[in-house]
Amino acid sequence: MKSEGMSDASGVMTEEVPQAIGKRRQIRPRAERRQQLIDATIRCIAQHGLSKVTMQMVTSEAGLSVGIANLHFQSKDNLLKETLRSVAEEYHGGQIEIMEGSDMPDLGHRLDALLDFQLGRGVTQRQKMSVWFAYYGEAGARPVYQKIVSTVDRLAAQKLEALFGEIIQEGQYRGVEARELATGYSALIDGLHLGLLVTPRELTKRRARAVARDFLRRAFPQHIC
Amino acid sequence: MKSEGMSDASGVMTEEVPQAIGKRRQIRPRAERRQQLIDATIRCIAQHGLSKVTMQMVTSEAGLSVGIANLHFQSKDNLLKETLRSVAEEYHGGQIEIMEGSDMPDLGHRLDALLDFQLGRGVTQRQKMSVWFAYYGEAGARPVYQKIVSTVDRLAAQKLEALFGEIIQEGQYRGVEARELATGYSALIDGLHLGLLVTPRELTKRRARAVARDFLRRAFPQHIC
DNA sequence: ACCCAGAATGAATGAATATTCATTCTTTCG
DNA sequence: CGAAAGAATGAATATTCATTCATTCTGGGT
Repeated sequence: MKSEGMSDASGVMTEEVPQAIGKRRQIRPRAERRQQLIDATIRCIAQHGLSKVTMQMVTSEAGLSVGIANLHFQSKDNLLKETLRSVAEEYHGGQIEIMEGSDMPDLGHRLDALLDFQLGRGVTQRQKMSVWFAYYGEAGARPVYQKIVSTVDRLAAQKLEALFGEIIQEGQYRGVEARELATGYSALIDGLHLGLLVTPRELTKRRARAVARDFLRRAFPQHIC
Repeated sequence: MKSEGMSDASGVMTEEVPQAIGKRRQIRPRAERRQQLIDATIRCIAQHGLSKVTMQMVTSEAGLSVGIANLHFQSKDNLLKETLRSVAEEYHGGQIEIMEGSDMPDLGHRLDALLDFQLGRGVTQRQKMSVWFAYYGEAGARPVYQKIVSTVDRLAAQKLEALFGEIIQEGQYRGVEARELATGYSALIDGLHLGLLVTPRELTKRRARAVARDFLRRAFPQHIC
């Protein structure tokens, strides 16, 4: 369909030097281009949905040529995989840093900081949440995604359990179990993110925070509020 | 556009009677075919992921010919939309029926039944959960999906709030608010579904139930367990 | 100043895929 | 029974898209 009579084709009218407006070709190190493409991918997923993302879309969003994504990521599948890994590591990395937080000795404050991070500006941008759930949606059918998420998730879950354990000990709380509470709290946060994404009309960030704080207060009354 | 050069085309080699093995063409009413196609779509989404579903895939999963989906749903987009609507209505319909449950006068039992439904066999099949989250993932970028989910969600949320309100009154619980609790409980259930889907190794159904029950017990100690 | 490794480009390609529609088949109703 | 209504089929079409690769360009090294 395309091949038949191209003959001379292009050639003609190549004038109009292609340096439109400061568009000189730039050469940058591999790592930088990779990050640039991952960022563009995130924006595209948020705006169009994972199932509608194309290579054209991503590369032009990044202000680069079509071929470059394959140059640095070999395939679309791989670009998507690396994008998920990047988002997952950013989110869980942030959480873990706070939970380990040797700089914040007061356990109640550490809990507060965690909640702020999980329901604060950085994470609850529609962009990030969209990407997050786009991948969750495909995870059921794609073991690769499941593995990436499981790996970071497990570590964060362990840290959370440890933190809850310390708090329980410090507060001498009775009838609560760190593991159970940690699972519940994580699920609650995920569910709130979902609500913020899908029904923003019904659930504001303010209310989401209040709900999460309520959960913690009920579990650790001496440490929260 | 299509009319141009049809000339003889087809005709030739129509032998090999197409009745392979009891495959006689069946004519069924519109509604039945629609449901059949929606069911096939659900299975395809669960198995391959929303972004990989094709019309070929869906129609052959349904054991029908390619053209039929467009015949009954006009377009792929519409088929996917109707599939979401069907799943959403099934889930929320089930919930609402239980919550209204005039046949179950004891409020504690009604709560139990709700939890059983939400984390029980029917709903937590990977199939159903996959579909659920596949759509959530796209919802950020597709207002149509958001609207469908919001609509059914809002009704369920109201009923849940009303049920919690009754329970609070009956139990004379202090320092709890129906609205806040309802939001938290819904989010918790969503988050648990997510955990069951994405990290089945870490979270079993049994534990998910225990966690949800724990939440309810902490809020309504006289009504649960 | 010149070279060249390798970064970047984008036209071309081929594989997928949604959609159309002429034709075939089934059922119903007079 | 015969014919009409309309359900179902699937080959053909047109489009979209990932990927390739010949070519162009850049900047550091000599």
